[in-house]
Amino acid sequence: MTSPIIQTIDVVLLTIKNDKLHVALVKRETPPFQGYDALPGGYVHEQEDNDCLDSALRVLKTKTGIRPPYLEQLETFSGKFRDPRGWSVSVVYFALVSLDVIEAANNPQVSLVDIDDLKDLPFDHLNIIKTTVNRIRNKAQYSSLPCFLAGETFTLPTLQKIYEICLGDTLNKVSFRRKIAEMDVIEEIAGALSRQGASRPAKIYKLKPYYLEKLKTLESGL
Amino acid sequence: MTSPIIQTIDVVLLTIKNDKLHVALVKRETPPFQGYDALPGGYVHEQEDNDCLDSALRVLKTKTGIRPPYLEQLETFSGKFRDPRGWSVSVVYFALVSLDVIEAANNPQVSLVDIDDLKDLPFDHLNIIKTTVNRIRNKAQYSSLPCFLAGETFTLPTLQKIYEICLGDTLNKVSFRRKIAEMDVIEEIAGALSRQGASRPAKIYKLKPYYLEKLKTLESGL
DNA sequence: TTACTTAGTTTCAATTTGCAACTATATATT
DNA sequence: AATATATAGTTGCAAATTGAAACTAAGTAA
Repeated sequence: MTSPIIQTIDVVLLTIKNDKLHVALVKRETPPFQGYDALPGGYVHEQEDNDCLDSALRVLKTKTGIRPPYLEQLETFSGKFRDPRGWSVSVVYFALVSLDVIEAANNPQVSLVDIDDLKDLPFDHLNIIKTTVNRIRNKAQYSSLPCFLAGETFTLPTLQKIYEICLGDTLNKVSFRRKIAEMDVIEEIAGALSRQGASRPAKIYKLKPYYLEKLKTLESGL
Repeated sequence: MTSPIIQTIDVVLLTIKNDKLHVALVKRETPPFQGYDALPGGYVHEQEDNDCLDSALRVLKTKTGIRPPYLEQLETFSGKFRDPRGWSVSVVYFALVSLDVIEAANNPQVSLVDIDDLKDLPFDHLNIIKTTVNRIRNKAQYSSLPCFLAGETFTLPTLQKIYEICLGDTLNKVSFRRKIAEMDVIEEIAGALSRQGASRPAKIYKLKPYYLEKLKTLESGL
């Protein structure tokens, strides 16, 4: 009999820091790659978990202390060579949260790395992260996905900036607002204003409760 | 020690027959659900397969005799309850082929079922097929995916019909042709004409070799 | 040679998008 | 108190895209 296939899950947790996408890495406490930073991941626990989504939520909670409102399956990475222990299958999920969710968890094991500054990572984690960024860039074109990177409340200029960071390009202000209005996923918080510097304050919005953990897509995009 | 997780792959092979999407099912030769029609699937073979994509190609070849030019990972379905044998993970792929590829394989174990006539299926296969159809409907809006359902050569009216079947809606002839031209994935076969009934024959096209197994996407869609 | 049917193109109106300039509203400065 | 200035948000319009209808083209059948 051959050794069984290694069945794991990994989570790509992304946030925006200093106007750039960052990924959350955790220091590995066990071999292989002990001591190295890698994606939070772990084994499926047949007893505790009803499915791999459960596993992903459990592992993310355990390793980072975070319970993300939005978690989506990315893809499954498998093969003979991606894990030195042998033939492995990793079902990968990705989550988007605002920076303050990560800071609130305040876990010293967690480090945030700019996705453009990633060095070599254990396993195929670099490839997994790049696949995730591509997926996000793609979905940012026609969905409310980037909204999950905003905090509980936000202004339209802030949200536009978040979309621009995801897309890697600037957007037209009028078109952006038309599309966000068309998506109909946010609502104004009456009376609330942002009052930043010495300029006109922006209105403050929040996600409509229904869309706090759901995606909305557009017919045409952007 | 707990029983190991069951690691399988399944393939959703779709084609168009009588102007409707059909899925290829094969009769199961072993328990569970022996004798029932289900998606072609099987175990990952650690020795033969370098990754799950290999497993999918091998299983599809073994069970249907088909080697599809286009195969894409759909999603992974997992959990305690989807397989009566226990906690299982199935990495699911989908493939699109023209009807004559299936007919050429001529395998009596394979049956083609209209996706709107599906009865209850073993495991969560009904759900898997519905997820696939949604994915295809989605990708048909902005990519060359439906082209893989056409045979080696085809006319533009035929290709439009294929897109309409995928999308479940009619398309504007002029817009469709503009978009296909913009995608730049097909080329005319000089001089070849379709000559069907008593009417003007249509020009015949084929996929550009580069796109025989690759997807092309549009910025805006349709 | 005329009718018929489907292929493919042209034209133009309707819709959508994107830029630039405008107005609005706060703080900071004089 | 008046004015400057910075960013928020809106308006108007030109450019680009899309979609419907009408047209021309090219074959077979009568």
